[in-house]
Amino acid sequence: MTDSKAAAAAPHSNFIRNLVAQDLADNKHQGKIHTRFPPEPNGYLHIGHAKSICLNFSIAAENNGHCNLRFDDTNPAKESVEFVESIKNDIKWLGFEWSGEVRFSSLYFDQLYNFAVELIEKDKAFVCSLNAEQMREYRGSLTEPGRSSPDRDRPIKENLDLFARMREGEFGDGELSLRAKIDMAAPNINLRDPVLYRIRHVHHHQTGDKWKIYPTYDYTHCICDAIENITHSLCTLEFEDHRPLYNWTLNSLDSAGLKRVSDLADSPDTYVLPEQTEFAKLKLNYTMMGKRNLKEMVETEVVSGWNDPRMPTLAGMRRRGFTAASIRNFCESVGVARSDSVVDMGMLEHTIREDLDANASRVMCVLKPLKITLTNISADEVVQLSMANHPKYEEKGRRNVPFTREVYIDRSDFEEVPPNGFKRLIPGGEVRLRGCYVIRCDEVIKDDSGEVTELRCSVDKNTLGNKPEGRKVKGVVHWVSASEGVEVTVRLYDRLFTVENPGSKEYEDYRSNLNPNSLVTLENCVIEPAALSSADESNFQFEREGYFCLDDIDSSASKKIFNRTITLRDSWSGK
RNA sequence: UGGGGUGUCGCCAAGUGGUAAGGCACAAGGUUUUGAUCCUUGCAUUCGUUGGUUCGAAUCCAGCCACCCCAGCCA
Repeated sequence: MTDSKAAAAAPHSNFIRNLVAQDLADNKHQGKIHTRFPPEPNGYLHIGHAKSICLNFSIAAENNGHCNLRFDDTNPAKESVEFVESIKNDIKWLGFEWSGEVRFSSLYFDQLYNFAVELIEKDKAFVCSLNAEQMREYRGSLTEPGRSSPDRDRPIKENLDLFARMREGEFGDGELSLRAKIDMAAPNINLRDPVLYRIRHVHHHQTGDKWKIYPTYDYTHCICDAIENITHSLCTLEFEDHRPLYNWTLNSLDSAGLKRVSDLADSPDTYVLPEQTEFAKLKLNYTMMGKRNLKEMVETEVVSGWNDPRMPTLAGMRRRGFTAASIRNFCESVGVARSDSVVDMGMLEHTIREDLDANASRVMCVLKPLKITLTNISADEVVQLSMANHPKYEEKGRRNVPFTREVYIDRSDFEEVPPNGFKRLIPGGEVRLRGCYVIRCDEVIKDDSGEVTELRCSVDKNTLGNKPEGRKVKGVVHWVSASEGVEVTVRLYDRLFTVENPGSKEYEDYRSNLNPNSLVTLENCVIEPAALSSADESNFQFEREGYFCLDDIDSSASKKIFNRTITLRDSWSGK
């Protein structure tokens, strides 16, 4: 899929893989496996969707099957082409290719309508005049059975007539609905004569103004699955209670009729109905994943947009520097099961570090510059030092790093009064400039307020590529030439929330859990010139700091902006 | 208190009657011109709980407990 050096996570055993293997062994679908990813285009895709995408596409790919992309667009009021486009883009970016053309539930509105007529003719559906509030009353409660609609016994002929007129737009929104005739006393509330069609005089992003009535999810999804010959309809746990309705709908229809409008229309194969299987959706701590939450954060400008690098959206994560491979690996490593679980953010962080450690070129960038003057280097000297782009992979090549009399190191790499175990520069002490010489700090220069403004150091000229004689220098520090380095802006991103479950009802407002330091912008960072010339690379490791990527949305020709994807693991600062 | 689910290490998760995989996290060592990477080692006599069946149970049975989902003309 990519030439990523990080090994792709090996497929793990899970109950869906087992189920599919069993179905294959039983020859249930003549050896065919066909899945689908069915997003509603009412928001951007997030890491939770990625789990479902990876599952559906992988299951298909592993079994020489197919996976469709089908937009479940039955509620036009909430949907838009912007979302359709972003979703297609994100799936492609993740590295998956859907089977054939993009599908839409709305593509099948005519068939869906005809099947509804069939249900009416079979006395399995009726037109109901109860309004929303009345319907709620009639539905009963969790512990009490519901009551039948007064219209439940409306003659078939009249239902047919009314339904046709609903389609023509004769009635206003909510005036009438088409309902399945199942069982108002069913303990499963989804079976208490659920609504199949509602009247909505709204413009649809795919069908325009053709329809005044729109089918509901439960009625639509199963039939679309059947039409597309989906064998395994995978969805999340909350749809478990809907499975009986899924099956009721398909079993209520004439299967020959279903086959006639399906992709198997001309095939002699036995027609097999799709089956729904549920799995637990992905939850991640320190984040909020609900579409409503994400939308609200965008609208109230808690973040800069759907693609804010702190968002768990694929667009946000991509901008943050996450690679598609790392997200795929993450989804594989969290597994697929039926128990509600919350995955630790640390796992996600591990998978991106794993990928970037193997694949990102190393570069030096000083975040908080402290000037060093190397007193025994002449002022006009510029030495190009050749440094490996990766400590382990020679094939990643080398680059030139200019070395001059004045360089910057990070302020945190010098301490006048070092804590125990400090391995960096101290007055009179030595440290190795990474890929360069060992230097000694001879003099500390401060301003009037006592702040250190410059260090005057001397280099040991025998230490370029050599260990110093007669002593050990433990510390290695990154640096950038003051005259050759380029000023850039660096955005330090951190978790958006400070608590594991920011959306928990134990907090009255999730905003109180926002991490005030989730974005820290550093304006005067200095990066080595080579980092800006490798145009084809977007992910870097800034040595000793972390992984960063160029923000190509906000960067300008004169000022480049880098986003921190994730820090390096740090076993020192915690001590 | 109706219906549907789930409970295996701090977090994911395999396991489907033969005596507890793996990953993350954590801890301790080693290597290292990134306090990174890498390597080594450690980390559940026990599978929500109580009983039962069995030569043998995380796996089968029964009860109990905890948690999640469902009363949109959302998906």
